[in-house]
Amino acid sequence: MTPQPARRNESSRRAILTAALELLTESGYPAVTIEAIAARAGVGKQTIYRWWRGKGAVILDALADDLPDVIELPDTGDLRADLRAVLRATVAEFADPKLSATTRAITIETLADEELGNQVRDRLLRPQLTAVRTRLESARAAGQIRADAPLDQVVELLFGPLYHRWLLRNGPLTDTYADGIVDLTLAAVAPR
Amino acid sequence: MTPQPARRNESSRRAILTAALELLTESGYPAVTIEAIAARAGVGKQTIYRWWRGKGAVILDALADDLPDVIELPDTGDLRADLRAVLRATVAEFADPKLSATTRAITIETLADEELGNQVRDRLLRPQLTAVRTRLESARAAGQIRADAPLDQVVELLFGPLYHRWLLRNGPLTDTYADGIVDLTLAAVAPR
Amino acid sequence: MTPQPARRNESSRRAILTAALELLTESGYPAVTIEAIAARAGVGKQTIYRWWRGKGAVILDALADDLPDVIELPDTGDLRADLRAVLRATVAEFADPKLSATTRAITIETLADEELGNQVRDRLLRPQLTAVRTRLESARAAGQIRADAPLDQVVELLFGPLYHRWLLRNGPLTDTYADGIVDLTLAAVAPR
Amino acid sequence: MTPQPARRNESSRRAILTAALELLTESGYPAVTIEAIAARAGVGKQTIYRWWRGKGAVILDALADDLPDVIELPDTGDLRADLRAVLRATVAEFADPKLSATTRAITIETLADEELGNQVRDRLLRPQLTAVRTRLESARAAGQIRADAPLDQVVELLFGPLYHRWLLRNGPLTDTYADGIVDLTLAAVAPR
DNA sequence: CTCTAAGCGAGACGGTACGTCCAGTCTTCTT
DNA sequence: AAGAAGACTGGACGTACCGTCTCGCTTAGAG
Repeated sequence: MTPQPARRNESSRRAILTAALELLTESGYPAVTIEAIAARAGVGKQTIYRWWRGKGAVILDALADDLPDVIELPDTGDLRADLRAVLRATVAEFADPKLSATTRAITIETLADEELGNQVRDRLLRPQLTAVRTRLESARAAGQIRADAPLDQVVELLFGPLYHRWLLRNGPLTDTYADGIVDLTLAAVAPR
Repeated sequence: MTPQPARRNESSRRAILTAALELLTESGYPAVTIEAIAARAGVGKQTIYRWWRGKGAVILDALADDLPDVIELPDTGDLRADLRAVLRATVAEFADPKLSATTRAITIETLADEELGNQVRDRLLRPQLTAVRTRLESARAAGQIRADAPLDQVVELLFGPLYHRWLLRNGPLTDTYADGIVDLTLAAVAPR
Repeated sequence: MTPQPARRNESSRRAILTAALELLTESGYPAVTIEAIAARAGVGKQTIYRWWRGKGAVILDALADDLPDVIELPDTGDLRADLRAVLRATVAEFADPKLSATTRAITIETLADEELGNQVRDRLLRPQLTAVRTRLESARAAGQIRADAPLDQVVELLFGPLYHRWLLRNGPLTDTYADGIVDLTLAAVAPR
Repeated sequence: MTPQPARRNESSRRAILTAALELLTESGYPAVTIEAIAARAGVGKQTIYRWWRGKGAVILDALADDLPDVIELPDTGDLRADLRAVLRATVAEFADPKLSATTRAITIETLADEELGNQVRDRLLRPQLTAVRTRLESARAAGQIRADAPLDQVVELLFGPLYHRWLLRNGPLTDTYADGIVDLTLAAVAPR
């Protein structure tokens, strides 16, 4: 009944994930159908349905597959520089058409499927957010930010505006903008 | 060829918008199809395609239809209290299942259709953001915030975290959280 | 809900029936799938399912479509000659690869679907059987066969062996064979 | 490459044949799939494909398995009575839902696969037909039927109408009908 | 009396067709 | 002319089986 992972064909799995990403970046979200993935991967549709709940899950796996397990943020001692680096990298991701397309796709799927949304959050985003939080903790320990700063909220203060601007196309997403957000955030948590 | 708005049947228009919203809140996003809208509204499909580009546009119109043209923010003189009121209202929207469902739906459509995204931003969200910006300007004039604060970014500092948390289901969306964001933001732009 | 025949597209209907027969004779029974019919006819699958219960019904209609409404048997006065002509024609049908293929196909469908079987019997075969019965009645009136001959059984005595031999591939189906069956049958009902 | 019959697992063979028949009588022809047979028999699909060409061959074997090797017709000296007994038995088979279901199934397979058809004819039907022919020969020797009667055709004159009526659902299949066919046939071959 | 090659249960695999659902277009008849 | 109704082509959906293929396990007979 339930498939046995031991028997799973690894090359089919890779082909499916690759096909999904290629379709997404080459032809756009509407072209990403289970049928198209199966055809491009040279795989039966059933093989997809056997291992994934739907195309959202496939895309998630495709993204998660080439992601490092642990994200380590640089800690140069210069908090402002480190955060700028992180946010500029995020801005770059949003600016890259391919990465932006995948993000858009996974966000659509996320919105339509709560369970998938939770997995996306936990497997794709949480590591990044946690890494930033860790960096903030070390800064707090170094007295560079207020001792009572609510670090989770601070993390969202950093990323929230970027996502907001990306989601709403509410202005250009540039390094300057990223720097500005870092500056505002650091001002918000500067030691008294 | 191009339809003549003068001949448009107002009651059909209303029925379509109502049907779209009802389907959305009663049966969820996947149930909102052009066919279902037409059937529930007692309308031919062509009547929908004649006046809208697709279901995204219908949903947008449905939402825009019961929105005030101009949003006026309270200006009690107490900036913190005014902003808290705004953000708490936003949190309440996200918490309400019906409103959240429509927001989710329009966001999906937005992500899949850039042109629609721009209209959503301009017609649904910009007024709100502009109103907050206006309030911030009056606060700046009153010397309650730094003269050089980049107000657009500040607005996004306020709303970004809320959207981020909603989008990512990254924690509870409560009044306390809204208040915390307001406090952080005000700290970021406090006069030196 | 139920489709309105008045709106039916006649050219699609014809294209579907033609495609079904062509596929059958060109590529054989296993090639006759709803998908193949739709593709060859340049028609959506739904259009087939809207008007027919399945491929059996399509094939039946295809066959029935180019069938005369009433079958008139020659009545030369020479019963033996007339019956030989009918049975030789039937043998010829079974010998013709195309006609045999369609007969085989409709028989398969018939066996798998009782309701369809009844329609095949009533629309395709009964007219033929009735015509032969009518000819027998005139022969009886002319005193050429026994007055108490059970005509329905006599009809089956004529056709049964042919179908039997075709179904079971139990020997060659030739004019000689047809003639032999006629002779035996006439001997069975010869006036005393 | 070619399987070695010596190593064949007899209990699997029996389980497969039994499963096929049970599925046929319990759930009808469409339920008889290789997968279903394998599942019910507790057997791998490969084991079926190793020993049979397809489900038609399985059903044939299932039927042939509980059939006597040689069929001996009673020869009471009373030809009419003996033939009536045979045809009444055949009618009874067609009337029995289970037997009729298997006959229907094997007929479908037969129509779709010529090679199988030949085997069905030779292994299932020929013995029966031959037995009747033998009985007719003894009757001919006894002078009960015409010396020049074409016995093969006479056999088909007996069985053909029954099969015809069964295949076409062209009237009730009763003992009376069987008797009528016997009478007609005997009249056809009565000594002059 | 072991070893080895076969048969075996299980079930994943690449495919094909199924019958359903919607999209977006087209047609007909009504208001 | 716009609208209600709905048939049309097209295409993706998720499911069911096909026939082939591997995977370990069991088992019989050749060494």
